[in-house]
Parts: sequence; structure tokens; C-alpha cells
Amino acid sequence: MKIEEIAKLSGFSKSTVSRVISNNGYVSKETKEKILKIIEEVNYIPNGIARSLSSNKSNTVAVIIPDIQNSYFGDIIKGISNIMDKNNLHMLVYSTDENIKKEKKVFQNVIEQRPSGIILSISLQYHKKKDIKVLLDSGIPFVLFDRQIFDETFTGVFFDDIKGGYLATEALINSGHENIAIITGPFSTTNGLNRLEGYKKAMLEKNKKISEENIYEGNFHFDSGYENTKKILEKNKKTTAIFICNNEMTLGALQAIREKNLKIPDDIAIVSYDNHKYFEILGINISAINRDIEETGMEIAKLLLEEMKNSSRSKKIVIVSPTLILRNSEKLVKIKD
Amino acid sequence: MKIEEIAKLSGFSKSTVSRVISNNGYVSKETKEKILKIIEEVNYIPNGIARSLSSNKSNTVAVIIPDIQNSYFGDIIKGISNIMDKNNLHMLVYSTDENIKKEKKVFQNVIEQRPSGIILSISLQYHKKKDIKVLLDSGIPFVLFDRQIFDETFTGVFFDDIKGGYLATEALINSGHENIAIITGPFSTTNGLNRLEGYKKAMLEKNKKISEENIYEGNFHFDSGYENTKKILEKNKKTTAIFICNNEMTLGALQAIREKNLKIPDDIAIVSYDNHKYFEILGINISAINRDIEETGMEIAKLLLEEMKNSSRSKKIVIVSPTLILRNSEKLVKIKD
DNA sequence: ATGAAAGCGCTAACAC
DNA sequence: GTGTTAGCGCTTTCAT
Repeated sequence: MKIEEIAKLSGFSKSTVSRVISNNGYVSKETKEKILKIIEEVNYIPNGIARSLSSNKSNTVAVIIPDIQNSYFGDIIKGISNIMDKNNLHMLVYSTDENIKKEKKVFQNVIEQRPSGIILSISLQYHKKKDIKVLLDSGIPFVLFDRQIFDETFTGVFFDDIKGGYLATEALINSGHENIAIITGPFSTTNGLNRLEGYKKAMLEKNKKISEENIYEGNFHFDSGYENTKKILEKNKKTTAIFICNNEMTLGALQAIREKNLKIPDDIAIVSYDNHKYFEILGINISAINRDIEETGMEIAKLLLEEMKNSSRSKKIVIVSPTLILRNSEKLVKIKD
Repeated sequence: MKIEEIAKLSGFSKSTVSRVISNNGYVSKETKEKILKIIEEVNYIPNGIARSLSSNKSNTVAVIIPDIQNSYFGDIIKGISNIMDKNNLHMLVYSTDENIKKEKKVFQNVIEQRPSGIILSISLQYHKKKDIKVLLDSGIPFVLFDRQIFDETFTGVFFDDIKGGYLATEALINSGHENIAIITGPFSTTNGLNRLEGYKKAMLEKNKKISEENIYEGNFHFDSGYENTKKILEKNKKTTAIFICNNEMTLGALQAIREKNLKIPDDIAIVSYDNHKYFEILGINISAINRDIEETGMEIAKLLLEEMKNSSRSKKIVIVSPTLILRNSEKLVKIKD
């Protein structure tokens, strides 16, 4: 079934039918109704591919994320999807699996589809401008989120990770901790570095000693939270608190702590970056830096829509400020000697 | 940049360049290399939309799910994405938000995009064949998953929910429980009905009395697990165990149980449908019916690829058998009088 | 092994 | 208001 048949059936030309379908251009009310009725009757559904090619608008948005399975990105996608739906945009989803090589191939695939816009959260490896050259060259509007590129600033939505790191550390300091360990994110990411910077800033401001051996570089994955926490608990006897820089690693830390039969905060205090809805539901009291993720997804989508409207690369940055939720896991209960 | 420019630069015709890009048809080795080199040099990326229109193959697969945010569907998508990647297929993702009205609109949008295949998990409302008529009429190969249509069988991957319901109930009976409540899924779904059927089957076989007041119709959402559990704990004093028919409702149940300061299994035994990775990690011991979800996602994708290859509607059904993981939450500790 | 030409299903000037 | 016509950027016969 194509537009030509509708034209024949209705007695009008292809263009008139096209105008009805696209709902633009001059068509008399009666004509419109007549054509609409026929479309309804024969269950005609226009070919979006042909429309895209002809109009040079794909009405499609590509979302590129590092890991579909991660509930954080699930929530982001939910927010994006919500806005895209309302704007009749289709959503292509790609996962790079935190792999910069796969990411490169994904970029190529994405451009082939000629989406009207691109949303991208880069993989955890160190990224410079040249790593997204294909996207830049394509001229397609895009917005970054969460993770930043080192040598240039692009339109995007990011979190104030320095503030988050600061708040978490400050909470521990205010509870009386002196010897605070941190399990960071990878130093190849702005997020990893900024949260650490927040930690250092808080320690300095409050006149606490920053000791290199209290800094453990993690990689944002479960195992790294588990292993580093074990190390801390075994080697660093004076440590009374740990600031863990994301939720996956916190889950790993919880496992390590449980295996050692330690209690939070009695034996070890912690603050986590990123709240997890299950913490609350399951009655696990972990103080955490909190971000409204679905809402952020909506922000990201809106920013992209703006870029698409102006077909620009505005380099506009939206910074989302995290907050701290206290649930007593940060308390200092006994001082180790 | 289009194919014509590559043709000019290389001195060959559009057709030859096209053959190189599609890697099909006769092209001499030297010609191919020459053209490939030029494509590389000028960073030419073919227009997938034009290719789709011309070749009548979109290389795109649409995945329609009820709720993107639900980690169950996140895991499924991960599995699907894995297989689609390997087959160079793009993935369009649509969420119907468990809303049959939105679902209808989504179907329309999906067909417009002329995907090469469709993967669909219907929303929780009662579905008959007519509700997916648009898809059927389109002629596009599709596979259903998890949730079935009442009046006809279509190609798909489903779980043996009767067996799952049976295993869960049997575990409780074997632990010595007599008075077992069940919080079911909605009766508008095969899943809800089948899990209940499994429950009844186990009760009958083991000569336990099935009492209507032990059957609570839930809706698979958190609140319904919470509310129904509260009801059970308050009204049904003789109940020593609850079989909760999905993981979201189990989270709700856990909250209700915690609010009443009851212990599992000391005060109330439970078995949950669907394991949750966080149960284990967070040290929450809940016996549960387990399914390998990401693996299932891969099965689904493979089944669709088969359908696409044969461009058929085979009505082939794959049934995935769930298993039971026991973690002591099913134990009978004290008998109520 | 390569090229010429028609056409995929639609949109968008432009003409009337 | 409506129709005519020329593409959109490719693929795919059919020649040669």
C-alpha cells in the first residue's frame, strides 16, 4: 500500500494526500476528511523511510550509552523516552559496553542511520575530542551526558561531582571521622577525578590530613568496590570511614563488610555516591549522594530538542546539583587507635 | 557526501561503488581496494535511509516493552542488543508504559519505521489477537515474549509459569506449611493465571485445602505487594507463608513485613517469583523462582532472526523452564494456632 | 567486471 | 486549494 493508491481511491493527487498525512500545506477541510477516511478504511500506514529520505528528516534520535543493564542508564533512558514520545521521535538505542573500540563502531552505525539528534554518554576510557570526530563531522546535533571529554567542552548535562564528593566527605568529617578512605572512580574519567577533588577539598578545608594511602582507585564496578574495601579493612586499621564513589562499588563494599561480619556504622562508616532505590526499600541504611536520574534524562532530551530546533552546537552546559541523604551510615561510633 | 562523489573521485560508476559498499556483486580486487581507500580518505558514510528505501530492507529491529525502567526488561534488552549487534541490526526501543492505549499508538509508529522484525512484550491488560492486528497485517516477522495472547498462539519465548508456581508452592508445603497465601499477578494475564494454576496444582497434589481467601489478586507492582501483604498479616492470622508472584511485589511485601517488625521466616515465610540480583548482594535471603533473563533475551533475538531469515510466521514456541533457589525464607518456624 | 537507467515511496517547489 | 514534476541517495536489473 502506498500513497499513490490512496490518491487513486480518493480521486486526488499524491501531493494532496501527502499534505494530509504530514498535516501541512493547504488542504480544504472536506478533502482532508475524505482522504483521512480512506486512509482509515484501508489501514494505510505511510512509509517512514521514504518520508525521511525525501524530507531529509529522520525523526529518529540515537541514544548511545555504555551499559544498558545498569539501572542508572535504564532510568536515564526512561526519562529520554518520555520526552521523545511526546515529540514523535523514534529512539535508537546503542550500548558500547564500556568499550572504546565498540564505541567507535557504534558511532559509525549511528551516523549511517542519519538520526536527527544524538545523545551520548561516553565509555569509561580517557576521551579526547578526536574520539568523537565522526560525530562532530556529521553535523548532527548532539548532547553529552554525565561523562565529559577532557580537551573540549560540548553541549551536555553533567553532575556537579566536585560538590557531590565534597558533601559526602564533609558528612563524614562532621561526624568526627579523621581517617577517611576513598574508593574513587577511574582517573581516566572526569567523574572519577572530580569526586576525588571534592574529597580533597573537604579534607583541606576542615584541616584533615590527606594521606595517599587512603586513596584507592576503583573502576566503578562491583568487584572493585569489593576488593578495595577488603584491602581497606585488612590493611588500614585506623580507617573509620569510607567514601565510595558509586553505587555498584558500594554493593561490592557491602558484601566485603558482611563477609567480615562487620556492622555499619558501628565498625565502619560509609557514604555512597548515588542512592539506590533498593537501599530504602530493603531497609538498608546507607547515606548517599542522590541524583534525580529520570528527571535528568528528561533534561537531556529537552536540551537535545533545543539543539535540533536551532540545528546548532550551542555548547550549552547544564549542571545538575546532587544532594546528600543521611541515613546514619556515616556516624562515628568508636574511635580506633 | 554521497555515493556519486565517490564515483567521481574513483573514476568508477555509482553502481560499482555501491557494490563495494554492500560487499556484493562482482568487483575486481583492485577496484575494490581503490574505492575503499577513497571512502576511508574522505570519511564517507553511506546513507542508511536511502539504502533501506532502495533495498527494501531497513536492518532495524523494533523492541516494544511495557516498562524500560524495570530491570527485568533492561536485562532482556541487553540480551537482545548483544545478538542484534553481531548481526548489524539497529534497535529501536519503545515503551508502552503498561498502557494498552499507548501500545496501540506505538504499534502504528513501529510499522511506520518498517523494521525488519519486531519483538514485543504486551502490556498487562487482557489481549486478544485483534489487539495486535496492525502488526499481523504488516507482514513483518515478530516474536512475542513473556506474556501471551489469549485467543491465539504466536511465535515467542515464554516461561513455564505453571511449573514456577508449582515449585514455589511445593517448597512451602514441603517445609510444613498448611495455610499458604498467594499474591498473584493480574488475572488479565496468562502469567498471573498460570502461576496461580501452579499454586493450585501443588496444593491439590499435596492434599492441601485451597481457600479462596488465601488468594489475593495483585498487579505485579510494588504497591500491590505492600498492600496485600499488609492485609494478609492483619486479617489472616493463620497464614504462615506467602507465595508472591513477582519481584516488584516482593519488594513491597518486604517493606510491609519490616514495618510490622516481623522476621522472615520466623514470623512469616515467603517465596518470591523472580530472583533479584540485589537479594543476594545485600544479604537478603529470599527463596525465589529464578530465570536467566539476559540469556532469554538472546534466545528471543535468535528466534526473531530465524523468522526474518525465513520471512515466516512459524508459530514456534520456546518455553524456558524456571528453577527454584532456596535460601531459607520458606522455612516453617512456628505454627500459628 | 563495470556502467546506464529505472525506481524505492515519499516531499516540496512551482505552476495553475 | 490542488496537481505536476523533479528529486532524496541509494540498489538493482539489464546491457555490454
